[in-house]
Amino acid sequence: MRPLFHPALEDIKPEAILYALSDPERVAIYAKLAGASGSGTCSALADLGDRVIPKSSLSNHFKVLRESGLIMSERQGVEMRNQTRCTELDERFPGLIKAILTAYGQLPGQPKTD
Amino acid sequence: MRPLFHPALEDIKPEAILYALSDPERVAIYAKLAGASGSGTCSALADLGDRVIPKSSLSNHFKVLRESGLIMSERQGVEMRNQTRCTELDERFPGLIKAILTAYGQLPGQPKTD
DNA sequence: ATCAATAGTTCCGAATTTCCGAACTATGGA
DNA sequence: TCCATAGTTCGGAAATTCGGAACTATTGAT
Repeated sequence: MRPLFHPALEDIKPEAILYALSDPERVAIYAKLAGASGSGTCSALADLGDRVIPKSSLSNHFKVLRESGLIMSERQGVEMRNQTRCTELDERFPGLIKAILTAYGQLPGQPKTD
Repeated sequence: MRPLFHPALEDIKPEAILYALSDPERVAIYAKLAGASGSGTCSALADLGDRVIPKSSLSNHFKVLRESGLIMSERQGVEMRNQTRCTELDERFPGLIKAILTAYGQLPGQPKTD
């Protein structure tokens, strides 16, 4: 297994962020992660309510999020810990992530973000 | 030629906005349009400095921008007038467009946005 | 009215990207 | 060592994107 790539803060490209978050499934995963207290493992985030994302697709979603700079992943034993890089990111792109999550939140059909 | 489709404000989807603006060429076009005083025709926006976008690609870019709700296009004689819907959009998704344009603007290699 | 020029759209095929099942890899127990 | 668990990689079918060539709409000239 190749080591996971994480871009340095200054290498993060806005187009990659926007692209990553232009997929509602990915946003849902990211939003859960952003609001999560603990875990943040892949499997814990696989269930979107209306659909369970296949393993390989999920893995790819995490890869896109990771390589765009949105999240940090690290192996912890047999599972993978994921956490957002939102503090860093907000430094680089002020207000961006918040505006995006707010935009999605305003949409009907997202009753709880628990 | 099919009539041009413009989504109603309430039908605009954040994923469409993010997708449309996840392409640097499209952002460049949009930013020019947002900063433009007059024209806003396709051909006037085709020249990005480093490359001249082919007609059909350009037409497609405008279609993506239009159908995502970012711009309004209307025929005026032989040409097409395009204008941003940024005021409306900011009402629906507060701060979003500004944060995105700011994020792109901070990138090196975009010396002038004239 | 017809013709030519201009501005942009549509069509369609090649190249690229996405999606996901199946096979594989890494780690931690029993 | 062998098994179970969590996730990654492979590979090919399906969907998307890109852009040249052909087409359409409008204006102006003859």
